[in-house]
Amino acid sequence: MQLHKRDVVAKAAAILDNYGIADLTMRRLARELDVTPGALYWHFANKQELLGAVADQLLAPACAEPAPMSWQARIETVCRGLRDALLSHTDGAELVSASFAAGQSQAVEQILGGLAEAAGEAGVAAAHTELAARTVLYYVLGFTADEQSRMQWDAAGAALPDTRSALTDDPGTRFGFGLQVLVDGIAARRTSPV
Amino acid sequence: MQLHKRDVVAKAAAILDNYGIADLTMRRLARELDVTPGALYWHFANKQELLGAVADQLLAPACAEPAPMSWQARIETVCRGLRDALLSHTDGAELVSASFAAGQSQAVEQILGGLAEAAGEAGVAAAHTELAARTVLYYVLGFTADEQSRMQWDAAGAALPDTRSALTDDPGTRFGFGLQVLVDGIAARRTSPV
DNA sequence: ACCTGAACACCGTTCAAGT
DNA sequence: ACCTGAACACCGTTCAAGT
Repeated sequence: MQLHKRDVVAKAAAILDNYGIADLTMRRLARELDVTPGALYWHFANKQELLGAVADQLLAPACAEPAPMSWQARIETVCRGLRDALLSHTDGAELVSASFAAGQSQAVEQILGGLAEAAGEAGVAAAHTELAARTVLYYVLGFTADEQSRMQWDAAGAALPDTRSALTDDPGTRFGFGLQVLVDGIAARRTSPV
Repeated sequence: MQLHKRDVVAKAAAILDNYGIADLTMRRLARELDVTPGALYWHFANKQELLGAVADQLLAPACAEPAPMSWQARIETVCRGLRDALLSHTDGAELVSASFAAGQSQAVEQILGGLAEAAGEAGVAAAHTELAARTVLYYVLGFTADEQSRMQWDAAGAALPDTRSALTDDPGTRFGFGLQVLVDGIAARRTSPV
C-alpha cells in the first residue's frame, strides 16, 4: 500500500525511541518501511525536512496555549512542557536542537512566540522580547540535551550513589534553578510598568 | 616525516576554517596530511577525541584567568572571551557544543569552573554554583551557534536591509542582553551576603 | 613504534526507468 | 503520481601485515 508522510514520521519516531538518533538514517527508515531509500525523497526534500517533521510531532504536546496566568508562571509552564516533550523521546533534545538550527521546526518558532509574549507581559521592551525568548530557549535545549545524554551514559554505567539530595540531584529541581535565574533576570530587564 | 598530534590538530583546524565542520572528516583529514585514514587512529582513539583536541586548541585564548574584578564583570569577561573564541573559527560553536556534550573538552570544564567561582562570589550557595555556571554556558553556546549558522546563511543570501539599529541588530549587543538577564538572575539567587 | 592496504559495514542523494 | 534499481560519492573504524 501507499506510503504517507504520517507513516514515515511515525516510523522515524519509533526508530528514535528504540535505537536513538544515530540509528535514525534514511536507509534504515526505508528498510523498516519496506521501501527503497529513494521513495522517501518523493515525500521529503531531504533528511533535515524529515527530521523537522518528527521534531514538530514530538513538540505538539508542548504547543498548547496555556490558560491565563502570570508571566512568570507562563514561562515556567512553557519551559516545563517543552522539557517534558523533549524527554518523551530518546535524543529528543538533540533532534529538536538540530531541527531548530536548521530552521526546520515550526513548533519551536511557535514556542518562541509564546515566550516572547510572556516577556512582553513582564515589561520587557518590544524590541527585546524575542531576545529574551531565545535566551530562555537556549537554556531549555542546552539543559535537556545535557540531561538526556547523561541519562544514556548512566544507563550503561554503574548504579548511582545514593547520596542524592533533591536540591542538587533531582533533574526537575536542577532545571528549576536555571529557570528561576532567567525569570528573575527578565524581571530585572523590565523597562515599562506592567 | 612523522605525524604528530599537533600537526593533525592544526590541519583539522585549517579544514574547519576553510570548509566547515561538515567537511572535517577523518578521511579528508588523512588525505590532506598525506596519510592513510588508519594512521589517525594511532594518535587518536576516535573522531570525538580528535574533535575534542581541536575544540581545546580553539578555546585556549578563552581559558586565561582574568585579572581580579567584580563577579559581574568576570562573568561578562569570560562569556565574551568564550564567544570570541567560538567565532574565531568556522562552526566553532557547533564543534565545541559537540565536544562538550561528548565530554571531550577539558577547556570547557575549566571555563565552567571559572563561571562557578564567579557565581560563588555573587553569593550563590555552593551547592548551586555549578548549576548557575551551566545555565550561563548553555546560553553562550546556544546564542553563538545560532549566530554562526545565521552568518553562513547570510553569506550565501541577499544583502542585509540597512534598517539596522545597534540595539536590536548588532550581535554583540544582542549577546549582551541575554548576558545581562543571566547576571541579574544570578544576583537574585544570592543566599549569603557577599 | 608507526603506518599502509584492504576490507567491513555503512551513509545521503539523484535520477532514468518502470507501473 | 509514486516507487524501484542502480549508481555516485562518500563515511568511521579495524586490523593483519609491513617497515
